[in-house]
Amino acid sequence: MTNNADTRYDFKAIEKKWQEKWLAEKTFKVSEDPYKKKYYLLEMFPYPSGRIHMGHVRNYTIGDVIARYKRMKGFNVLHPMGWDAFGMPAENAAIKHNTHPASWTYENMNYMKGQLRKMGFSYDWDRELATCDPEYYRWEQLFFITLYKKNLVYRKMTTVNWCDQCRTVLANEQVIDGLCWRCDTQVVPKEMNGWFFKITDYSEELLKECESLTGWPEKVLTMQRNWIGKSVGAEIDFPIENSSECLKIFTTRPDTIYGSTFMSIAPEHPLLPSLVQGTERKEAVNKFVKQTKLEKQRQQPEDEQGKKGVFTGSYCINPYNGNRLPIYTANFILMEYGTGAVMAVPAHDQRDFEFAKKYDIPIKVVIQPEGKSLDPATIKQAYEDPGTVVNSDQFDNMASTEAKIAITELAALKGFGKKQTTFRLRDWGVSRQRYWGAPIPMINCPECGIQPVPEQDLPVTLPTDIRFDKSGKSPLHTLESFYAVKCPKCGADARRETDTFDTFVESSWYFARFTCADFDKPLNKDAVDYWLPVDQYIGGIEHAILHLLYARFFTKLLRDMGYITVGEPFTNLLTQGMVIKDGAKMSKSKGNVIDPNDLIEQYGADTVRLFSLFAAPPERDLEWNDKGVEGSSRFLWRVFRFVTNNLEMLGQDNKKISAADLNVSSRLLHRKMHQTIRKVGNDIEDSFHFNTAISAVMELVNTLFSVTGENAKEEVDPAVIRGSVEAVLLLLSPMAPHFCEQLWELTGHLKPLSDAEWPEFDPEAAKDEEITIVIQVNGKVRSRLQVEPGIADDQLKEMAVSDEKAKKFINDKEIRKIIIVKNRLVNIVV
RNA sequence: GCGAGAGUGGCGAAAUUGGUAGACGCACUGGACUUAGGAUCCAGCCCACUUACCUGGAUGGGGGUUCGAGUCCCCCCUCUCGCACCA
Repeated sequence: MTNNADTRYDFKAIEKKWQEKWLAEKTFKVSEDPYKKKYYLLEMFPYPSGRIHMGHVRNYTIGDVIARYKRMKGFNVLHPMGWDAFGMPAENAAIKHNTHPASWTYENMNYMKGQLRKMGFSYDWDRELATCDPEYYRWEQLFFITLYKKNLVYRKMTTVNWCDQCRTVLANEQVIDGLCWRCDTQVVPKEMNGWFFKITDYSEELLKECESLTGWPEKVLTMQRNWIGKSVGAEIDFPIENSSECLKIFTTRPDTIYGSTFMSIAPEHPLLPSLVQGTERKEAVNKFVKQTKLEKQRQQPEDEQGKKGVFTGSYCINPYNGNRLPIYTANFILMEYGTGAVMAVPAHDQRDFEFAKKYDIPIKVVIQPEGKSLDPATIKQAYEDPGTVVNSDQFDNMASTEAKIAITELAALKGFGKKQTTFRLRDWGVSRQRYWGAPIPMINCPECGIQPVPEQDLPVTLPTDIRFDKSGKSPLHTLESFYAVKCPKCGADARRETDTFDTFVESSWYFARFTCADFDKPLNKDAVDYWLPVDQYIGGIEHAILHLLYARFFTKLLRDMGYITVGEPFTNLLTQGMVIKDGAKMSKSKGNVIDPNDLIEQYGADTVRLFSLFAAPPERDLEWNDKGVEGSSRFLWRVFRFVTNNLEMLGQDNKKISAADLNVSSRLLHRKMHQTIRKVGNDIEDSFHFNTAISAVMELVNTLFSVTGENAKEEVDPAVIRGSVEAVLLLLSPMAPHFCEQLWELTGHLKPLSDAEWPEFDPEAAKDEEITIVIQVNGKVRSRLQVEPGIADDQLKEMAVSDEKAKKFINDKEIRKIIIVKNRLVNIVV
């Protein structure tokens, strides 16, 4: 093999050349075109942490292939990129390196943008946005105020996870085994005022519309459904003995209400102090409450904790049968769910069963399973399934499913209860005591209370003249020029809200903002209606709940504020797997990190793209393999050499190919080409399985080499070779765009590949001339036949039974049956 | 514990959805060309008995349905992810 300059695949020069051309010509810039079918492709935008990692490379490569493929298929493709630019790491870096979060963030964005360009991703960079830009977050502030006026945003005091070292609230995800994820400080609960989005107003819709998200992975939908957690049941009032108060309980099992033998309430239940007031139980209960609180803080594994409780000394009355039920407070009752009070039915709830056994509380069976009779004295566990109602007055002998309804109806009729639906979903707390975020546009006036910032005063810009002290406390809290304002209503001295938004607020609507070029309004209706919803969204599974749920919620808010028309943001969702190395997720601490820069330097972006697509289907984890990359590199080199060594032939004009006039080798290659076009198209279209698409192209290349190589049987028609090379370049172009553009140009094409159409296959030309039919005897493969497709069954049967190898296995046994599967096999049953 | 997904060569993975198990690639082995090769080309490559053919055996394990099972059904094992006292 020669080593002259023509055959050298100089990926550095090639990639630079095309990237500059795409940038200069704005090749991937788009605008609304009513005459073209739109396709909005979006990958989850990155946090500008410093440099891109292999996860980004994989995510964005997958997206770019789809974007480029859809363009070739004639779609008007929107493929934007931006920066999820607010967040804590910027603040930490600023403190550590004595810089400003803004300069740290913008430097990172700038560097990472260069990296993305080096990968050759086909973004419309004119639409780039950074969420830390006031031109972005000002609209979010406007939404917030609008929603405040619509009563979808409110402020309340709650318990939050607080890290004293970092001086901030932590999200639940940032608390690992009760410790802060960054500094391992014990996280403490703290009562704080915070702002909330009323996502619970949309619980029902968010749940119901999971049904319509047929383009989402079932796994993600299941997680969202569980997170929303709808339970249908009843709310029943149990009057408290010697009191005018009632204990309100929520249950999904009203059919078991006659079986309740005690009552359990959460240690934080507001009625608890009055229940123990004046009883001798007061001290014991207080002690228990205090202890439980401590244990909860430590977030001990539950099995170590066990189910515990104490009697309060008070009783309540079951409104159905007048039974007197002792009220306990127990550590497993959650104040946040339902009403914080639970009627305990030990016979039919495992937790209540364990509790009753432990504290020697009676057990009463009210549901009998089919054909059995449970004895409360001997049962070893609660019976939680449906059955027949017993010991329940007029409801006896009802099916438990019917009794549920009947018992609830009675409560409604008598006025001590009603049907009730409960959700697990909590309202979304968005206040963060941090600096590097979008300011919450609110003012607290000592006279008038909470006042939204007037719209004409927006944006509330995050001040940049700040200094961090060692404590890590947000400088906004002490920055007088920021917080000291006049009340917009009365003009009195007032205090500006110094908390900032959770960064998930920014990422909840960026996909809508990408559709709009204007900067003077939040969203341009025409543009947004043209582009939304996102046709294909791609990102990691780790956002299955948080980001994806918030984005769905925000879409509904934007719709209800009249900015957009659609109710769901993402029609199709692809959750790509992780990139792992040596069996573990890449991480600095494990020392198994691969830097994309090194790979691009060594192999070029096209090889990196190709391998990350080839090694595994997108939804699965990808095991990074240094040797495997070389295989992908080798493949590109081989194609490059073939093309550059045969430029003369490949540069000639196409003549019309007529399959009938071709010799055997030419026909073979021609057929393989059409089969490959069909397969690659199907693999991309059906499932984004680029790994099998690439292997199909490799097969075509192998065929090309074998029919044109030194041992080739006959001359292959140059037009067929040229056609095959064109097909290889077209099919590979979404995956290895620079490489293909270069060879496309070298082979005499005047228009670039970025303007080319996806090739069509000819079904006639793709048809096999000869197929292999397997002959089985009793289901075992015994022989193979080469026949024409569509051969008659009778003829095939004849050939099969007279086949020498098959005969050996038939012997003189009786043939009982012959099964023929068209174009596939013959099975002789003897 | 509950829910979801997965288990196929030395490795990453394919398998027209019930019809030739292991495409494609990596690694490995031999050969060619070479001053050299970690470049390139050719050949081999699931396991067992084999010079070879033939023939058995193989898709986590066990059963079943079927002419035929990696694929469908039942039981069990292992791994990954998610939720974790949700009344």
